[in-house]
This record gives sequence, structure tokens and C-alpha cells, in this order.
Amino acid sequence: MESLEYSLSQSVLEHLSSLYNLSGLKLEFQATRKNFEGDITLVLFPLLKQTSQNPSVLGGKIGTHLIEQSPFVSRFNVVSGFLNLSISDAFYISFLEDFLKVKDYGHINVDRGAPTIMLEFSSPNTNKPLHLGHIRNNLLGNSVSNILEANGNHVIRTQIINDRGIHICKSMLAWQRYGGGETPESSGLKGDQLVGKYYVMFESKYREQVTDLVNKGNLQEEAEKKAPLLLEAQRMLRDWENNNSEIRNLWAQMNQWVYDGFEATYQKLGINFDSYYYESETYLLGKSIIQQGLDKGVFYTQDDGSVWIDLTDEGLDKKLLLRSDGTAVYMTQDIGTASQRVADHPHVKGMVYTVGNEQNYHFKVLFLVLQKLGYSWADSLFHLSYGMVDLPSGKMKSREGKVVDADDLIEQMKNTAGNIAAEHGKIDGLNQDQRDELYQKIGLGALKYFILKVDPKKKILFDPEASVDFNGNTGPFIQYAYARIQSLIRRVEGGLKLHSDLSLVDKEKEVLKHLSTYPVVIKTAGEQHSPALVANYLFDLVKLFNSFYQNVSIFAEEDQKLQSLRLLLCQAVSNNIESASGLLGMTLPDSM
RNA sequence: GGCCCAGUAGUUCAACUGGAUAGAAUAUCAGAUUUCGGCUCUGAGGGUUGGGGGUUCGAAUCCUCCCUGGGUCACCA
Repeated sequence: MESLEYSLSQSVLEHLSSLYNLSGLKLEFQATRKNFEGDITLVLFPLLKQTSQNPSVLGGKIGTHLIEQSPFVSRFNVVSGFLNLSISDAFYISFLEDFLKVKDYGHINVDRGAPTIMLEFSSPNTNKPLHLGHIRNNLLGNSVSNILEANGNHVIRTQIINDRGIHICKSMLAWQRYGGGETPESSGLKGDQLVGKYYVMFESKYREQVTDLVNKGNLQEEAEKKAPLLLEAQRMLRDWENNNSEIRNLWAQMNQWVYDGFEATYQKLGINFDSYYYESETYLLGKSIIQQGLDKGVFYTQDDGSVWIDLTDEGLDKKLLLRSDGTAVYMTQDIGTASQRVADHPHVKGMVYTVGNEQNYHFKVLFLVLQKLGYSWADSLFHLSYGMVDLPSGKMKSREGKVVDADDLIEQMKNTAGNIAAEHGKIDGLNQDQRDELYQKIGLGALKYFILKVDPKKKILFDPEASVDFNGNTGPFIQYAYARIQSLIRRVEGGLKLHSDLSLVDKEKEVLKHLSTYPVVIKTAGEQHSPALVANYLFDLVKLFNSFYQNVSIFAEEDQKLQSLRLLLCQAVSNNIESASGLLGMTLPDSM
């Protein structure tokens, strides 16, 4: 209801400042509570001090003024400190007219001057396949990107790929030793699954060696450090850093398998990226920036040669930036990557990092370090932090294989969707391809909605069984409503006209009121772009539509004008479901 | 132990960032309806917002002290 709210605000502020001596006032409108008469409410309490009036007098003055000035305000009443305004049908009718004309209502166009935001998400390690945690990350990152775009920003979807380190060497070593030249083609495995298989194999062989050493009289701790496989993996890492060509080739090949595998998963999720950054390409830049910081005196060196920053003044600790042997740590690489990104996109106005909340501290430190280095862009960084996804059986542990694999999960959701659809027996007219497509849409819709409807900060208890519930506050419920509307619209032939002399019944008015408060328009401030908000908004809209559908007989032989109005209203609801679902990355089937 | 986050109906989640009597879904119970659809609709019960104290016209929300759970404090990433 932004435009309405805005024009009312302006009118009220003008009026008030002509009567009183006011400064810096901002009016907050809110939807009127159900039990009170009215559509939109102005809270008067904040205005009382400056005007030194009691609520009923002030409310009366504003109310009468609005009725005289605004064609859209038809009645008002004041209850304690709340001024409730009733909005006229004329407003809603003209709103509906506008709504139907505009494609993607609520989306702001991205033009040349639009701010550029880089949003990092996914960012996997290259030694194992994606799991359920990555799915939450991907869905969140993608959805927030969509929402930022809808708010008129130019968004660059990016990743940092952790492509070097001991973990990859472990996979490489196990493959060299036990792989027998196996490739994705020869094994029929997805590349990431194949590489992950050898990572798991390394861990189990390594464990064997450790127990062996312990049985021969070594202490557990020693054994873990002395096991030949580990020593060999470490040597491999050194060879990699020394540019040993054989190791580099193997590394490049296995990483490529993983990238291809990831790409297949992203495609299934409907996600793509505009740019990729690799740790192997930015950690050197990070090291050189540390050197610059040393020169500037932002950092300091310890006796052993390691480099640190002291953040005790900020209430944090001291933090290591370079090891005593001069090699980079995680933080070093992140500093390099951030700097590289700004170098590549000089107009970037902000960077968002989609990373789990176990790294809250890390990002606090990273942002502080960048600020202290004096980068102008360092105060427009945001950590999009999210809670873990736990299973009913407990925490996920990738080393113990206690993870829900992303590909498996997607497949499972699809199958469940298929089973339910088959039970209902409404798919007889579809061939196999069409069915597959439909199950994919439903299964993924369920998964996406289930995860996105929850506030990012909160942890999710993911119960695979419960997530596939097709009733209640779920993705398929939304999709089903949409399909029904499509089916309705298909039945109607010919053009429809909107007549302005209609008066609305309560249900219609409620639906229009809801449509006019589209979340993208009302929530444009900073971090408020929550997919959860969009999801809950969508659900409310569908509930409203259902009650409208129930109480209004669309097919009864009644006034042509009324029929037009109702069908156009259905059209508007369906446009809105489509547009809001798009923000969540959901696709909608025309029938199901 | 220090720091960070969470705690809301039996359960899963909301609450427009300080506004009115804390709302939905689900489950349970009672009715209505079946037009294009597995449905849909109406109503009922269900709450000390983890607990105490404070701030003010007004607190789930802000401050403070406790309780519970999770995370983090690595020359890991």
C-alpha cells in the first residue's frame, strides 16, 4: 500500500506542520486489526508530545482533514491512540486496474544507475558432494538475490570455492592409491560423488592405520600425526604449493569432476552463478595485503614471525593472519577475495556473505580488519547468517557419513511428490516426461518453501517425513491454489472489462488490501529482505483466496460486471502468487 | 569461563522491528458445503511469550540478573 501510505503521510504532515511546530516526524501506518473498523491505522502516540494534544482531538483533526483532502479515505474513527481510516472501494478498484496493467507488480526495474551488490553463497569445499546444509545456504542466497533484484539492485551471484588444501589432497591420494583410474564416465558416478567417495575412503584407511599404530604401542595422539597416509597427504600439499606438475594436473582434473557434479545439482535447484572465485587464485593477493597492513602498522609481527591483529579494543581477541611459516590462513584468503572482487567490480556498493552462523565471529573479525585497512567499501558488508539444519537423529557430521546428501534429498522429494500425485489419480492425461516435470516442480517447491519459510537466524529441525506434507503451510499448497486459478481462467473466453461503479464485498476488499501490501514494496530497508516474510505473505494470500473462492459464486448466473470483477481478481491473485513465488525460486505448475 | 544466537499454543512457525485482546498451520472436537479438485468454509478449546526485576502511555520485542539449549573462542577451513 506504499503509494497510498505515502500520499496520506504527505497530506497529514503538511496539515500538521501548518498547525504545530514540528520537526523530524515520520508517520507509521499499519494494517488495522481485524476487530476494529477500518483498513489502515495511524498510531497517534508518537505525535502527542510534539503537538501537546490528547489522542481523540488530534485523531479527529487528522481524520477530518483526510476526508476532505483524500478521495480514498471514506470514514475514520479513533480508539484510544489509534486513528483507523476506512479506504474507499474506488481506491481498490483503481488499484486492481493498475495492478493488472503492470507486469511484475512490486518489482523495481534495474536500470543503469542501479546499485551493484555482490552476494556470495554456496561456497563448497571441493572434496565432497553438497549436503542438506548447502541446500539451505543455496536457497537462501538465491532467494535473497532475487529479492534484492526485485528491489532494484543489480546483483552479482558469486562463490568462493575452497579448492586447495589438505582436504583435497586426501581425496587425491586415495584416488591415486585405490582408484584404479576410475572416472565419472567409467563409474557412472557424478563427479562430486566420486571424489567424495575417495575422501571417505581416505578417512577409513587412515583410521585403520591409526588403530594399527596404537596397537603397536603408540599413543593415540602420536599415531594420528604419524600415520603414513597423512604424512603422504601433507607431502602432496607441499608438492602442490611447489607447482609439481603431476600433482597440479591431478588436482585440476579432480576439481573439474567436482565442479561438473556441483553444476548438475545447481541446475536441479534452479540456481546459477555470475562469477566464481577460487581460493587458489586469491590467497596470494591476501598475503600481499597483509604485508601492506604491516607497513601501515595495522598489524604486528610476533617473535616467531607470525602476523596478528589486536582487536581487544573492539571487545574481541587477537587474531592470526599469517602463520609463522608465512602461509595463509582462512582469514588471509577472505581478505584477498574481498579485495579482488572490488577490483573486478569497481562500482560494487555492498557485499553479502551467505555463511552459517558458526562463522559469526569470523565475519565480525573480517569486517573489522577490512575497515581498519581503510577500504571505503568495508562498511557495506553484511553477513547473511543462518542456523544449522539438524536432523531428528542429531547433528550432521560429514566425517561419519551422517549427512543428507543433496542429490538424494532432491530425488526423494520428487518421488514423494510422485507417489502422492499417483494416489490422487489426477495425472492420467500426462505422459512420462510431463509427469517427471510436474513431480520435480512439486517436490522442489515443497523443499524450498519448507526451508525458506523459517527465519534464517533460527535453526531448522529437518524431518524429511514432515517436510513432504502437502497440506497446511507448505509449498504444494501454494502451487495447488495457483493451478486451480489457472484452471478457472482457462474456462473463461473473451476479454473482461473492469467497471468502476462496482462496490466490493468484504472478501474482495480483503484480497485487494492484501495485494496492495506486496512485501517487496513495503520492505526495502537493508537487511529486511527476508524470504520468510515473502513465504508467510504468500500463504496468507492463498488462505484469503480460498475463503474468497468459497464465498463468491463465480459461475452462478449473475451480473456480467460482477463476474468480470471476480475473474480479474483471480487473475491478479495468480499474478501475485507467480511473482512472489519467483522470489523464493519456486516454479508453479499450471495444473496438478 | 568470555563473547554471540535462540527459547512463543501439544507440535511447526508468525507477530510489519516498541503498538490495540500475541496470530496462523497442524492435531483434537462440533457444524456447513461439495460449484472444477485430492478439497473448502464457520466455530470451540488450547498461552505466566523460559523466570525475576527495570525502562514508559504501551514490552514477546529495549536494559539487567538468572535458567536451558546451540555456536564460537585453533599457526583448521
